[in-house]
Amino acid sequence: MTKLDRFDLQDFLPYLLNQAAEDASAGFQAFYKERYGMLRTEWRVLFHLGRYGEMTAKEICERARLHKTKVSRAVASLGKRRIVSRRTLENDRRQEMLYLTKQGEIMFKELLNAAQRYDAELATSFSAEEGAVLRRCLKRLAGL
Amino acid sequence: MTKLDRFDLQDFLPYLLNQAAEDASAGFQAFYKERYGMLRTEWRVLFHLGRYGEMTAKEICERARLHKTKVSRAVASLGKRRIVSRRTLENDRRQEMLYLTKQGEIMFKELLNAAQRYDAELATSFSAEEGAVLRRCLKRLAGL
DNA sequence: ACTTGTTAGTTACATTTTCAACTAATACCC
DNA sequence: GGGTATTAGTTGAAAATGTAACTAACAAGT
Repeated sequence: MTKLDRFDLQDFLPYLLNQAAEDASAGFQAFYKERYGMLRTEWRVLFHLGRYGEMTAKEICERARLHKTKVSRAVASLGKRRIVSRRTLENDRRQEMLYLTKQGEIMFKELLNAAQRYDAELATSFSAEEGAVLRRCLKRLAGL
Repeated sequence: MTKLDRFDLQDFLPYLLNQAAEDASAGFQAFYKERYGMLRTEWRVLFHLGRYGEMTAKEICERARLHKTKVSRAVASLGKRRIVSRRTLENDRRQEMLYLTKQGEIMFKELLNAAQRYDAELATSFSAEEGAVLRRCLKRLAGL
């Protein structure tokens, strides 16, 4: 069975992608976890509100491709810590507009800077052309 | 703050990698989950034993970069289902050599074929050159 | 107005993951 | 040989995730 010889686990794209994602995320994840006691979903919610402005939980779900229960719990946790606030929409009282508090804004800016530094550091692993191809392929795979 | 405008979440490599990894894994994951009731760690253990031959849990941990508790539980589950068997080493009775049963071999071969087909399908998303760059970059990021 | 259906978001429960403590076997070293 | 430290692997409790059922508000058709 010659096929078998050719197929290494490191050539299997899902595996390779997961390993790379884990490795690439690990450093930054450790940073916001130990420094801000923040979870990954929480960081994503924070980033969305900080970067794109106030929006509802539903919008975050769609943009970040997160399940609504994950977002719900992240928002609850961020709310408890006064990082995120909410206000019920008057025209549709099912929806709540979410936004960052002052404290949330500060935290966001710090984390944004850290993220940019981290990303720049990662980018040193490959040339500009490689980086461009990489991002292009990843976006295609992620359906972005 | 012009920096802020430049930094989109989809340009943040850890985020992009995670999205791509999730998307790329989803289809295959669904397959082995619903068809074989298999978890991701279990599939990895199965693959390692099937592709690289018998080895100890420790070796699987190192090669697959999995925590020992995850491997321990995956092996326990695969053992219960007679997919994996084990034999204590005589020269060091702490270690156990793990290997696939007949049934495990069959399952591995089926899954291997499915994985190869799946990988080939994913590869149609980009050109040969792109694919080569992608894999090269991912390996570097994953420290492989 | 009233039934039926849909949507935003929460909650409860089962599964999975993580972390720390544990057991059993070996190694080191005096 | 006997104490201490490591190592392979397991187990238990806590945290996180996934899934499904739920509540509350709105929409649409009659």
